Amino acid sequence: MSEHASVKGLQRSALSKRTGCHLETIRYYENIGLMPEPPRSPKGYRLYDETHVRRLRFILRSRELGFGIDEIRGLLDLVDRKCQTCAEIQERTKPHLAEIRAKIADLRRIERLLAQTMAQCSGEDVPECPILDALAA
Amino acid sequence: MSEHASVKGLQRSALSKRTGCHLETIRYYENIGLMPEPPRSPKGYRLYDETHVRRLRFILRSRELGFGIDEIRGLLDLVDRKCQTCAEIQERTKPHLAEIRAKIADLRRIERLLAQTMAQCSGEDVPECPILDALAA
DNA sequence: ATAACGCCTGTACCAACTACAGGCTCAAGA
DNA sequence: TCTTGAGCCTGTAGTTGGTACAGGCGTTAT
Repeated sequence: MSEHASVKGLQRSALSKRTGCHLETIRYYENIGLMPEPPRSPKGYRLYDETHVRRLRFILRSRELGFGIDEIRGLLDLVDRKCQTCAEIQERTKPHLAEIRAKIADLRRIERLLAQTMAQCSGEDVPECPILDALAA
Repeated sequence: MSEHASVKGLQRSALSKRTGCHLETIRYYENIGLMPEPPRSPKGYRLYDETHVRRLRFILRSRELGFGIDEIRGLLDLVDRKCQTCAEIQERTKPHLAEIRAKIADLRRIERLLAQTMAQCSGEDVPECPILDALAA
């Protein structure tokens, strides 16, 4: 039994597997202060526990929902201070939702334009393409 | 009349104003080879003409429609070689449109999730927020 | 014993720009 | 004429959100 294994805790690859987060990303989140520096084994290996798993899941889920790193930092701040209220959280989520809706609207506009242009394109071996014409216009 | 002004052509800021493209972005497009190196005045000032205006507009429009730099490079290649066909262009546009549709679907999923969660949120000064619960889950 | 991992660190790289520092050139006013 | 301010030049660093690698230990299995 090695000195190292006797110290209980998840190593980086274990945390990675538990959360589906890329190995290097975990270190990155530590560097930028989203994840706390975990305790280390005598030889310097990171040792995580369930609190780290929960926090990382929170971060990953927030990222998936499109929150930026700084927005997540803000949410975690509220969680850490334990004095957050529904109202505060909602205040941070509302503009974010608006942003997402704006992005959707933008992409739909682009989609329409592109689909329309493609519909005019014969798809044949002729050298005049309405897609290029639309881009040049 | 200065030696410089006697050489006709648009300078960088003029091209920027004509196209709405950020000054530095023009230089960037030259560096990465999307825009050709323009002729220079005796003192080294860039001098653009209408062909540059058209090419830059093409690039900007393509970017707006969500094409990546490399995709645009490909489109411009076709244009430059002058042997493009409708079929070729369509071939490049189709996967791009699919990508945009995938992004829209993704964002809509996120929007639904976020909107649903927010609907459950009382917005009051209570310390339990369903948004945070959803993020932590 | 030694190979083959896993973990450590720092650093470089990706897209697609944007911003800045430090140095010329140019047009116009006092 | 001198000067002031704008505009242009170059190269380089910073942005966001990571990913990948190099070089060096530690651990584990054969």
